Amino acid sequence: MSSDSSSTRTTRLRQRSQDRRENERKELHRLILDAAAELFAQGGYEGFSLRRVAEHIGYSPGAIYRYFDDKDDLLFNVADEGFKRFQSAQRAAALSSDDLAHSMRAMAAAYVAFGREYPNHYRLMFMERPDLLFQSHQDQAVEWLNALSEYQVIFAAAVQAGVLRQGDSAAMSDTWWAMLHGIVALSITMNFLFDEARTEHLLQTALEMFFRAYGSNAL
Amino acid sequence: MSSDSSSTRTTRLRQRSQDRRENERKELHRLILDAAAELFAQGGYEGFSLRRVAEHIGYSPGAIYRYFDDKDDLLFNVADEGFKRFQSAQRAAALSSDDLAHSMRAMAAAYVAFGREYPNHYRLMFMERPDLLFQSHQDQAVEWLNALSEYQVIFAAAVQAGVLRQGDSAAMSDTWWAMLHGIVALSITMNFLFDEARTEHLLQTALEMFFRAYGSNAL
Amino acid sequence: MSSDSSSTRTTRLRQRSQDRRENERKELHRLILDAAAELFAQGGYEGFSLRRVAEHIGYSPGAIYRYFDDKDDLLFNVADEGFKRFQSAQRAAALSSDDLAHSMRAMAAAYVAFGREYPNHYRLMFMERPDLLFQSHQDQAVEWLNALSEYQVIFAAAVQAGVLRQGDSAAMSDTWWAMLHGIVALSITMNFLFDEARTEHLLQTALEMFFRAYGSNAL
Amino acid sequence: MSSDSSSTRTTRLRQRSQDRRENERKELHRLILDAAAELFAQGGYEGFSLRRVAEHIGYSPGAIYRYFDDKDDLLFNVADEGFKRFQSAQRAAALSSDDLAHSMRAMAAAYVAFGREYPNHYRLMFMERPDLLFQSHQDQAVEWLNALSEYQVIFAAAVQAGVLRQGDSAAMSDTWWAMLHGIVALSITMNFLFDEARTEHLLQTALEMFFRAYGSNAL
DNA sequence: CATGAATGAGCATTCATTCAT
DNA sequence: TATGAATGAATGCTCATTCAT
Repeated sequence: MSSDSSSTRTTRLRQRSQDRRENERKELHRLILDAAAELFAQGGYEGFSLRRVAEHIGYSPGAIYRYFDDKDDLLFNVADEGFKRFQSAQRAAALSSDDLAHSMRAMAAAYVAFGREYPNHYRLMFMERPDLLFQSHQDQAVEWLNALSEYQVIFAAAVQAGVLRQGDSAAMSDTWWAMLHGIVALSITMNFLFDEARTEHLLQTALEMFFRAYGSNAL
Repeated sequence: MSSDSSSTRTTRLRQRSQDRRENERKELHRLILDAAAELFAQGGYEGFSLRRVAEHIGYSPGAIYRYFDDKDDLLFNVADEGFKRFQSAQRAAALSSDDLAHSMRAMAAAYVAFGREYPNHYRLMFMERPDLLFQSHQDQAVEWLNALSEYQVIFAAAVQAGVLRQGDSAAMSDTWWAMLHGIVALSITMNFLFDEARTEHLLQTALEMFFRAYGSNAL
Repeated sequence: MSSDSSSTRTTRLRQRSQDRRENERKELHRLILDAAAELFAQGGYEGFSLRRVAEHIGYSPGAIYRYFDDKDDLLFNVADEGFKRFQSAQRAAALSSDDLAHSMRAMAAAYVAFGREYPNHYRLMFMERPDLLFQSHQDQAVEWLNALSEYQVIFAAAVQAGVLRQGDSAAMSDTWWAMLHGIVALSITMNFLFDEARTEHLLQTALEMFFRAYGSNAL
Repeated sequence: MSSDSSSTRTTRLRQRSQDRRENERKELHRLILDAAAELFAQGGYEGFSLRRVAEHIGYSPGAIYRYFDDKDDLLFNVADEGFKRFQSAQRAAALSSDDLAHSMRAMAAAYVAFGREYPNHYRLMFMERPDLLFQSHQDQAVEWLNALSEYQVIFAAAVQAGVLRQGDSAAMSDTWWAMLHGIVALSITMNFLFDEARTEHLLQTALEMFFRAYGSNAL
């Protein structure tokens, strides 16, 4: 019994120790990822360096290599994380209402909100050279494309459901994306012009334009 | 007379020499600017270096410093030149017709055409960190802003002229810009998705949307 | 008795555990040594790193330090093992015949064969910086020298036995070594010139030269 | 006249200035080359680094790149310089006498002398990985091979001239090289065994062996 | 006994910039 | 005016080594 309990104690200890390590590991992973995103946001592609990331979190440059293969891998993971958050926010918005028109407005709002909340991720995902990231992680990057093509499904459904007018739903989808991307991109790079209010107003105007032109009740 | 003529001769010589120098000066200035633009176009922010520019035109790196303060100054001038071309193209399009509706379509076409023709200038001007450029050349940069605000004048005129519906012309102007910027930006960074045809189709759809929603004949 | 048997049991257990450990210890020692030799063989001095050795055998880099002091120690042991194989091959050849002339030819063949079969061991032992290895392991290295001096014994014996002409047997021994070393060294570093056939032909010619000059039946 | 003389003075000054620069340039070139050879001699392939070379001559690492493309280029040039000296020494020895037998002995002496005088160059040329150097400068390296094949011509001539016995002159040439290379290589890497006297004695013995076996007056 | 984490030094290379000439 | 030389800092990356666990 005593040996059993002792063994249990040891086991527990080991378990806890392992847990702590695991936590530490995750924490550093997070730390790096966050620092990378922040640094990228501040300095763009240029001005982003592993050494700066390391310095920022108080570790040696080499430490990063325990968590990421190389510079590209780190950047891809920042982008990928952004993409996952983005996608989940879009999905949530899509499911937020039974009324497709409402859902679409929610998706637009979520799109812009994401861009404003995670400008660095957004920049990396959609504004800097996504092709570079694609090259280093083609397989995972294909998932992005698949996710993006979901839009077209939604638009086709919206047409079918009579929420949008008959027409080239693929083109509508592209327009929708271009419009939202334009809003977010301007609000990020021209933030000295587009503060939150102006951005919000712009979004509303754009949505109004879209539905006025393509809504089913458009004459 | 002889002294006069002699002095004249000397003066002429001096003048000519000065002229030649001035020409050479302008020529090298141009040479550098062109080489810089080309190099930036080829390699983007990365891959752009003063040394490469110098090597490209067959001068020593130091020579560049006779004409530009530093790397940022050179880049700003590249962007600035891009901006001037952009502006002049927009003006030409604006004046291309008496019919304001036609003019606006021409401006949209010119906007996208510029973006596709000079993607790296466009990137430098509107997508990379324009704030950085602004910081180093605030005065000149303000001109850009003034130029951009011309849009609002045009939109106000279009409303006045009955080409566009009554409404918030400033918001329309923003929407217009966001729409066009979105199209160009996607076509640049997502060029593996948006080839020329898809971009063109997107532009037409977007214009159709805009005028359907805001055109004066919209119901 | 019971206590005795119990103690015996414990002792046995302890012994077995120790044995197992000892075995494992030896196994890992072997594993490391083999991996190191292989890695060195593949990549030479460059491309050899403890990390790679560790990775190759599925252990952590730190584990190597249980068995070897440091990188140099490991390399010395690789070389040392090579030397032992080399020496044993030479001995076997020396004893392969009662006829000393035959034995000497067998030794030469074995010498070259070793060099061609383990070029990187040979390189480490005789071509790279043996002085460095000597410095770190002087005592063991002295054994090498002793082993090498056996040659002189053999040559003295050969002279005595009338297989070689009277003369400076020490110099003959040096010449013999230089000749063989030259053949192996060229065949290793100039392998693009000396393929197996050319090397073999070279060896035969060299032996012919040696025995023609120094064989007892030489006139 | 005064202007003429002045212009001359200026010209002279410029010329001298240019000369000085040219000299400085050459001097640094030399400095780097020498330091590289020395460093390579001390530390072998491993332990050779541009930074160490730079530090050794009191310049910044980058300075080297003004004179050599990269690390490989520098090493190749060290080897190439060695090769040229080697070749010229061999040629001089070859032409040192009308008696081919004398010439050959002179060549052997020059071979060993070169190896002992420039052990670092010799090591780089013939003992380290010449294949690596070949890869980076194939064209120039082919010259080496051509030069080396001159040996076979000489041996054929020696047979023809009756200095060497009839026989496989190509094999004799290989043997000759292997013998000399063995002597030099041992004397370099085993210098704690082969001091100058022993090396010299070895050379004489080896030559005696060679000519006893292959000399035309051999019975 | 072996691991995993981390360090600190080192490397080749590139670059913006300065400066004497 | 433009060059050529040189610097010093930076970058991505690899490695031998240490050490708590």
